[in-house]
Amino acid sequence: MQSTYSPESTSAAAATVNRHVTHIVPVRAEALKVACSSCNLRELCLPVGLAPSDMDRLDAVVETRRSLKRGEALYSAGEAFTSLFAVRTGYFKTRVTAEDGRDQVTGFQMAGELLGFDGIGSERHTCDAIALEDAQVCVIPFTQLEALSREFGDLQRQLHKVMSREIVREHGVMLLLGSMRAEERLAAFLLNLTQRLQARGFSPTSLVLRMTREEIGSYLGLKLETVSRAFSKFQDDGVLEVKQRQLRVLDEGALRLLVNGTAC
Amino acid sequence: MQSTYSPESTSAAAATVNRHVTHIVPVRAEALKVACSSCNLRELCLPVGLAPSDMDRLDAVVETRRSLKRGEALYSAGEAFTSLFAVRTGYFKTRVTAEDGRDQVTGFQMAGELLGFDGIGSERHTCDAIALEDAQVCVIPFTQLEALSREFGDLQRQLHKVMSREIVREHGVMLLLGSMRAEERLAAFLLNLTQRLQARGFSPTSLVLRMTREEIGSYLGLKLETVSRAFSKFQDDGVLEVKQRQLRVLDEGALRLLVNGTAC
DNA sequence: GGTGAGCCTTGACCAAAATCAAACATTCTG
DNA sequence: CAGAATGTTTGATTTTGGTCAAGGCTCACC
Repeated sequence: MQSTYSPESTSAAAATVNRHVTHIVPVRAEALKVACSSCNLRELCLPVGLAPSDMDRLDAVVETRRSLKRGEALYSAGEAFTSLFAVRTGYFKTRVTAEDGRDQVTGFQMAGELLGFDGIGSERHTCDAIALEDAQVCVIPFTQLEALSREFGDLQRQLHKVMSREIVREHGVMLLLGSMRAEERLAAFLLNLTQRLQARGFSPTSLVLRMTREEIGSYLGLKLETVSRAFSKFQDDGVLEVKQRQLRVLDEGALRLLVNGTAC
Repeated sequence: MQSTYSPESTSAAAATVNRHVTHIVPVRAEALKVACSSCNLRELCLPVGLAPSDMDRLDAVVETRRSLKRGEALYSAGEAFTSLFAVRTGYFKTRVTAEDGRDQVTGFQMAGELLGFDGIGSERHTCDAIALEDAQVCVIPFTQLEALSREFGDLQRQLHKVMSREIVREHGVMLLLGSMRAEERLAAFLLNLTQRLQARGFSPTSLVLRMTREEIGSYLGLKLETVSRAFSKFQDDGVLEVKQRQLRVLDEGALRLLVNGTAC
């Protein structure tokens, strides 16, 4: 089950313990033993392509973890920026808020993905990162990461690649928001989600959504009712089986056709 | 006049010569003398905050310029990524294209702004950058820039800041596309444009658009007719004076109110 | 100075999604 | 375990912006 995914162990028991701990222990930086070199997210996270010696030095920089409960903010707009974060377990959403209060979900992050790049430019965070379920992140002090990446070209390049991919991802969201219709947006969202889950070893056809219809709607530039209707439509058409947040993809081809279909 | 803006001189004559040259000389890398340290865009561009010694080394890396004619591509999706580009004169648009051909303008770039970050992640460009008018860019070979930024922490930090700000800018576009109505989007676009022009020493109330209604529409997720109607509405309401691409902002407050208004 | 291509505006009509509303399901919490 | 709070579905209606169409303006190029 994806909710019990754990970087050091895929056993459900270990993850369950983690979740219980986060319910009892108040949120704080935890000086637990963490090692990028032994983390099974290393092929998805910052250490991609690093030589073993670089990896050990990175381990020394990434020395703390932080646990969060569902709904808690990892950081909020306006806070001083000090660190990037790598998701170990749980899911996050990032959200920007305009002065008049309207907000926009800018992304959903899962294990191995990095958070916090928004804060580098102004040395303050410009969006909120909220845990969608109990979660744990690695804390990566940015000044130290920069120092290390001045020593190791591989790490420097990997950091630049991750930031570049974030820019490219956002281009994709702009395309989605600017030129797709409701069902196409939802199809694109679902395909992206299943693809990322698959990269983490989960079934690409059976998934549990971690976010509400409203959050999906905010991300896709739609109202929650429209998202709900699109889900119902997909179910009626035999493309999806929808039981609340439990989804089963019955016809991936149909989703793909909607997104890069020949039509229009 | 903004169309004659030149980094080394604000005289219209010098810029006019440049424009003529680009009409005659076929597009190619030009080994002209360029110096970040003497460029009057240095406060807007990559050299922000650099010590003089760093600046000299950056000068050595940024040794070529490239001239483009209106409509020409600086780079296209699929091309190998080798360099970033800094706009010296002229305007660009960047554009992503989906497999099914629909496309989305992801940004408009003016003097001092950097282009090409989309290519770092996959070592190939993922979007097209097109000159909206005759233009000139500085070529910044990325491997050399990385090497230099391993030596100079200030340059490294500046590069990270520029990339971070690009991410934050895109968050803003996502907010716009996801939650604003047509007139609000256009108002936000115009305010952003006037603000950037003002930062370059131009009047914030009188401007010439470099892009068509269709390009504005693509950027804002609207059809060109909707953009045209919104311009007409602004003119009727006394907010804007519109003569084709020549605009005069009569009531900036009204634009501001639309974007972060108390309404909704 | 005439001509044509590209760009822009406007109107009429239509489709998609938002809004409003009501009922239902699920999950937390005391 | 009851009740509240939160989240979801569905229907009716309205609004917004898209689509289609026609005509006008501007500027580059003969």
